[in-house]
Parts: sequence; C-alpha cells; structure tokens
Amino acid sequence: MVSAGASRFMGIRNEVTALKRERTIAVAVELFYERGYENTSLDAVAEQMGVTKPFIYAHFTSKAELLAEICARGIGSALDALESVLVLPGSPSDRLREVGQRFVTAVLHSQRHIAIFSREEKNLTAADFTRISEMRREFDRKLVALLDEGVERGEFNVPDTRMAALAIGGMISWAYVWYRPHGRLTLAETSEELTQLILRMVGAPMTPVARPHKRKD
Amino acid sequence: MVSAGASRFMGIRNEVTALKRERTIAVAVELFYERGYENTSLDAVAEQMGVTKPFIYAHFTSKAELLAEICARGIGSALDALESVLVLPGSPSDRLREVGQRFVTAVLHSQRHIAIFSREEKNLTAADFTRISEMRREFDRKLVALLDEGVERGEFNVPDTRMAALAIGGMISWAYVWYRPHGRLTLAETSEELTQLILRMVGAPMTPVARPHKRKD
DNA sequence: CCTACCGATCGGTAGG
DNA sequence: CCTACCGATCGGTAGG
Repeated sequence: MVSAGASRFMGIRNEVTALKRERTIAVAVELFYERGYENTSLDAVAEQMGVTKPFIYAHFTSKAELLAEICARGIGSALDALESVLVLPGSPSDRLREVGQRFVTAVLHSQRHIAIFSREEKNLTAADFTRISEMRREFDRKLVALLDEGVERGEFNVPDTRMAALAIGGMISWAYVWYRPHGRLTLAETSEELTQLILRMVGAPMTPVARPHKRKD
Repeated sequence: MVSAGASRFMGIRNEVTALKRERTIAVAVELFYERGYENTSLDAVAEQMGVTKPFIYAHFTSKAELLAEICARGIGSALDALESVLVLPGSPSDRLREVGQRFVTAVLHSQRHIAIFSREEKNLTAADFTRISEMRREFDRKLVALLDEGVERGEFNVPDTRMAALAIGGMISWAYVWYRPHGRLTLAETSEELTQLILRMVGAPMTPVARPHKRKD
C-alpha cells in the first residue's frame, strides 16, 4: 500500500502519481459504496474529481483493477490487524482480547471497503478473487491457530475452533452492515462490547466486564 | 408466498401461473447467485428455462421485482424462523436455543437468497429496499426482546442486548459466506455448534462445557 | 408468449 | 489527459 510515509522515498513525480491513484480510489470507494459498482460509471468517478475518464485509465488498466485494489485494502487491513497481534507476547486470552480490539477497529475504519468486497465479489476477475480470498483464508487459519493455542493451554473452551473462528470473523465482519459512525455507541465502545462477546464465546477466563465507563476509585 | 399447499385453493390456471413464477424465481436465484444480478441478463434467465424474455415479463413487471421477491424470501425465512419460536412456551434459554437451531437452519437453506440480498441491496428499488430492511429490523427487535427477557429473569448475562442481537444475527447471517452443503460438517452439526456458541455468548446456563462466571467487581 | 427491435448506457480507446 | 467516438450489452416493449 502506498502511504504518505513512503513519500520521502519517491521522486516528486511518483509522489504525484501516487496521490492521483489515492484520490481516484477514495472517490471510487465512496461511489461504489453508495451506488454499487455496476451502477457507478467511470465517467461519474472522473466527474466527481473534476477530470475525465482517460485520467483514470492513465493510472488503472481497468475498472476491475480499481475494484480489486479497494477490496484488497479492506481485507488487508483486517489481516494486518490480526498479524500485528500475533507477534506480541502474552497469553492467548490477552492476545485474543487485543485481536478483538484491533480487528473490530480495522473493520469499522474500512467499513466501506469491506462492504464493497462483500457485495462485489462477482465483479472481480477470477485472479483477483482468488488472491483476495486467499487473504481471507489466511486470516481464518491464523485465528484458528490462536484459538487452538488457547485450548491447548486450557484457557479457552471451544469444541470446534474452526467453526468458532468463522463465527468470530462473521460476527465482526458483519458489523459493516449495521455500524454507524455517529450511532448510539462510539467506535471504541462498539469495539469493547464485541470483544467481550468474543471472549465470552470462547470461554476465556472472565475479566470484570470492562464497560467503557470511567472508574472512580 | 405461494406454496404447493395452497394449490387446492387455486384454479388450475392460477396454479400454472404460480408454477411459472416459481420456476422463474428458482432459475433466477441460481444465476444471480452464481454470476451476480447485473451480470445476469433476463435473456439468460429465459434461455435457461427454454423460453424467451417476454415469458418473464408476463409474470414480473421488471427485473427489479424479481430481485425483490428473492430477497424478501431470504429475509422472510429467517424472520419466520424467529417468530415461530416466540409463540412457544419455555424459558428464555430454551427458546434462544430453539431460535439458534431454526435460524441457522433457515439461513443455510436460504443461503443463496441471503447472499443475493446481502450483495444486491443497491439494485433494489428504494421502496423494496425499505420494505425488506424493515423485516430485518423487525428481526432484530424481536431478538432483542428475547434477550431482554432472559436478562430480566437472570438467565442471561449481557451488558448490551442490542449489540448482542446484532452480533448473533451477524454471526449466523455470515454463514452464507462459508457454509458448503457437502463440507466438513453437516447442516445439523453446524447448527448445533453455532447454537452452542450463541448460548455461551449470552452467558446462558446449562452449556455442557460452561464455567461459572465471576460476577464480582 | 414469440420475433424483432429500440434506446440508453458505458467500458475502453484513437488521435491529438 | 482531453474530445470524441465506437461497439457491445441489455432492459423493456410493439406487434402479432
């Protein structure tokens, strides 16, 4: 992924190119999310940016490539969140709690990307779909491994870790459907609640229900 | 919904009409699910049935109506499953267990319908989308009410029943993504496992492998 | 309910 | 990277 932090390694030319790609992707995310991929013409994307279609084709070879980039970022952010925890020390319970927090946060921050991947799967090329699905399977495998470790150490009580991983993944991924940034609960509260539900589901040792309230000691 | 059981109340003419609608819907479900709604022409649907497009327009006013019917059946089957339990006697735990079984079963039987609704939301007319979304909200409200009842009676331990209902709904709905009819687990096994996870998540008693929850803080 | 067709949309590109 | 365009697709319908 091209991030602002990489700028210092790029010439001004590449930097401008990267910026144009980023802007195009950002606009496409918005429109694909609001109207759907097939209901969004590249003319509409270009118009939203104040340019014309060939501008887009200077940076992407096809509409489907733009879609693939968006989907890969969505799944990638969830996978990154998981992997960032797996290198940390701590008990399986501690790490699963941290996974919950980061995974939920990633999904909610990438809400639109995740929604687009969920909806537009059939509009990806076969190669892109395979690649991105592999990322999803990678996520599942690593989550299963964490659950297995917790079971082995006697911290979790789960009869079928593969199914539990799918249940956890689904329960969180589905949040893209109902979460609203200015809804009843903040992102942090939502993340905290869902993490508690995950821990309870796998029978992790109960910590006092950490409601997002200020403690008054 | 028109079912075979209604035949005795219909003339042969209406029965034939109903049959044609059913066949059209069945073929459309298959193709919309496999290729996506926008990638499926009505010519393709008609061809699959050995007829031509005007055959379809004799029974549906538009492609979007066909889509709406499919989506409504998917959500309707989940809602029916929930409502069929709410009229039964029994403790909240008993009924939640039954909801788990029936809801999972309904989702997996309607897997393709649920997938199509999840993906094609943006292709529904505004009116259809509102109507079907209302069914989904109805589902959530009724599940929240059941959880609330369990909390009041001290059977469940859930800090936020609205979020728990969304988590349960999501975890099960998501099964359309990964469930495979001839996969590792049968439908009954999948249903049983997921139901156990639900019960554990809300702190319901009697889970065979449950541990006592510490409630001091 | 078929044949035949229309009108609109749109991804992609030639030419400059 | 713009203007201008092409070619294909497809929802929907007239006419019989």
